[in-house]
Amino acid sequence: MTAVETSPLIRKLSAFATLSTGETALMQRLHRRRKTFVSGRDLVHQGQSEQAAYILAEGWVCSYKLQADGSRQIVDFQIPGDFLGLRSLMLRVSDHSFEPIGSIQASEIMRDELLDTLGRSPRLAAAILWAASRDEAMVVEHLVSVARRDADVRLAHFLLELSARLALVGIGGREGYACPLTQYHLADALGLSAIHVNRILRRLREDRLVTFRGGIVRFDDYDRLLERADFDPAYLDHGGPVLG
Amino acid sequence: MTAVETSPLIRKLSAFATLSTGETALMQRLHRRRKTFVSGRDLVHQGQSEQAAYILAEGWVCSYKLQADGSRQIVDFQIPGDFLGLRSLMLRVSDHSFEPIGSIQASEIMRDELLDTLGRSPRLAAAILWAASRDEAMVVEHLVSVARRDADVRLAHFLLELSARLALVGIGGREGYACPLTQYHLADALGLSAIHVNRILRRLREDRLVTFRGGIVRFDDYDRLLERADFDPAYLDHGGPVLG
DNA sequence: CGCTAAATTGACCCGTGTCAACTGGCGTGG
DNA sequence: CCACGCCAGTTGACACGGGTCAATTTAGCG
Repeated sequence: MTAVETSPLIRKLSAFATLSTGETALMQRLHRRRKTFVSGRDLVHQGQSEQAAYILAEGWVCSYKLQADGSRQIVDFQIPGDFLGLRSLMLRVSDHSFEPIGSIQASEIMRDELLDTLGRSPRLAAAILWAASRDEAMVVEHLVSVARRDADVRLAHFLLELSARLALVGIGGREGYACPLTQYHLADALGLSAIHVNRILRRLREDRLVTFRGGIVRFDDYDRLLERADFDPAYLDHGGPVLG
Repeated sequence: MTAVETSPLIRKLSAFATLSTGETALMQRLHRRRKTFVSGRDLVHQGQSEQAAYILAEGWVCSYKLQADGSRQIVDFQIPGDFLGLRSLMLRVSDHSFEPIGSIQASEIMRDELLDTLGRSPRLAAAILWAASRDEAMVVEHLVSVARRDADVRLAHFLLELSARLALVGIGGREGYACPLTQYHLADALGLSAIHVNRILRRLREDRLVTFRGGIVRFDDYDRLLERADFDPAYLDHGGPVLG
């Protein structure tokens, strides 16, 4: 097994299409220019006009939008294998910001490199667009959560979604996973106050469903949590390769 | 001016890139297979595995997700020139449904046609991906609205966003526009109850900001509404052609 | 060992949901 | 041509989920 085959992105795309050596090589070209970033300094900030995106290789990132009143809405978290800023690549200005959570590593991609890659292999294009579509489906699901689900369901749903995403790139499973997020992160992502997140985490813990403490999410009763969470993973489209 | 040049989609894409005759011809090929649909019967329903998307030529559509408890969340409305189901094209199953509002006309596109078109012209690929990115940016903005904005700001923002989108394809302007939506549509889109939508519409009307009645949105004081709405249209990226 | 950020807890308040009732317009069938 | 029904819209009374403020504890770390 080569280093490329174990890259989280390749691993993720394999859930959609089995890639040929030529296609993996094309993907590998996108992994040049790997850089390190640390928390506190955004990779891209809202309003910036830049034509670069990133592939996250290691660590977690959050993408967020700042409001005029100073509050922020976290749109999604990115984990290894995820694209950062793929969407803004086509827009004149980035409509949101990216902040590393801890220290991370990511490879820069320019707009023309991406368009070039899409043109060279329809299968690879399909795989990359699949990943982008899945990301959008997650944003839609977050919209549903924030608009229609109570805080406890919302939080449970969120923890399960992360679990499924992490499992796809080989991190964590049904027991739980390491999670570097603070309760403030959860609050900003779920449209709640940090105080309420705390209350709800306590309730879920007391109900013996999940325990999130000290950077570890531990599932106390996965099946009952699934029920509580109104979690149907269909939107994540983790069905195994469609394109052979 | 040919019929193709006046198609809403071409008109919209022109806000991003000036298209050559060859490129307009490629776009035109996507407009074959025009069909008519009527309200009450979904174009695509959640869970359906199908590999078709549509370009909306006439009328309005809403895309929504149904919950287990029967409530629905409207993710966005589509107006002439918009794609329907571009995202689900790459996923195994559609993660949401499309319902015509009144009678509409739309052209069907298959997955391979789209990938083929993307491969033939990088500029056209860029333009189509731009449109898809803008759609996603709108979903993100809806997320922000639902999570962080009070009902009145949210509603005002929504009406202004629609106004900007309609103006781009030549429908309506700063005075107002024809809008076929019911208060139930607004409620399902904004994460509010229909009753509260009614209350807020009244307030906005009494404050002489907007009047929405009898299928007409009329801006009573556009500038003051902008202020109230926390509306920064940057995310819509309507800046005029980038690619000359 | 103090310093600081994160986590916790309690008291109170407000925006929005829910329930219930009423109005008005419009199409259909007797 | 009127009566009926239906659906969108409208309004008021009341309940409750979650926000806010304030205070305290815990945990990491130089």
